[in-house]
Amino acid sequence: MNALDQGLAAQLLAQHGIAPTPQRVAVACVMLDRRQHLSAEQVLDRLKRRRARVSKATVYNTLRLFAARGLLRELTVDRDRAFFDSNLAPHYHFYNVDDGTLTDFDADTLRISNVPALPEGTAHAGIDVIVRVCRKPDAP
Amino acid sequence: MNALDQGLAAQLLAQHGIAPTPQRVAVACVMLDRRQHLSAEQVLDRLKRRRARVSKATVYNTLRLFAARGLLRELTVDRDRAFFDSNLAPHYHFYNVDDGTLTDFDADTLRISNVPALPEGTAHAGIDVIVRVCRKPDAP
DNA sequence: GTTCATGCAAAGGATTTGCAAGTTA
DNA sequence: TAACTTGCAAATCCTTTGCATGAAC
Repeated sequence: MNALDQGLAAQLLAQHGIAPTPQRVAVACVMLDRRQHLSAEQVLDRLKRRRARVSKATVYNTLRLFAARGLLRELTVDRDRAFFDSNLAPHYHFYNVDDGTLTDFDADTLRISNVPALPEGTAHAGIDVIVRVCRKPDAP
Repeated sequence: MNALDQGLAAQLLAQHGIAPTPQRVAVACVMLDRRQHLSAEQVLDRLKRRRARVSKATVYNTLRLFAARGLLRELTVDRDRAFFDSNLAPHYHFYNVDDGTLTDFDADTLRISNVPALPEGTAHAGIDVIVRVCRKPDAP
């Protein structure tokens, strides 16, 4: 019932230079199972539901580690909490400001051209496109 | 020495349906003086420097009020703090992740096309484009 | 036996809130 | 007087940190 079993998860971590401790494998099983956007607290909840005992500090450490090693992307769409995105393909986001839902769309659906010259002395580090949406007035 | 004097600020607030209390006028003078990106704390600092006594709570209330009435835009580029942007023209941002600097570029410099269909039951509420940059490796 | 990882509780920091006092019409 | 504003301090919430225990090589 889990697309990513513990063996594969451990293998994936090892491939990215991450020692596959039980806690990290558990986080990987929850988070890298499929493309999704989860906050740290959601990850913590799901770990508890599976009876995997991982502390809050370790969840945060692990998510940051995964993001640093390119297993996850950290999203800044809402100042209330960080979201971690397991979709590694180039893509952008719809963000529903009413319910906090994130939805992906492929980078090559959108066409971006004419990005102006970067500020002096800086190098490109990525583009985020966030299309903010809200509940349609006539659709409750 | 101030592009926006108190009289004009009061007038601007009134035009937007905001009662021009002394505190709000002071925040307006700091924030709406010219196009800039300031955090709440930066606004507080500048108020103190001008000897305008406005409490932290009122600064936050006022910035949110201004944003709600369309006098400012609130930017979500960094989870550590909110930035308030007095540039009301359509534009996007460079965000220097190393030093936190925000730089505008006009919306019509960038060309965005083919925005995919919005998620079911949602209406468009705005597009944010954040081009993240970092210090150039060879330029300290 | 180092070095790395974990977990608990406490700290940290931006933002919000409760509420009493002050202002305005 | 009724409605709105302000400001202080305390509360809140997400995230990080200190540090001692435990695991791994």
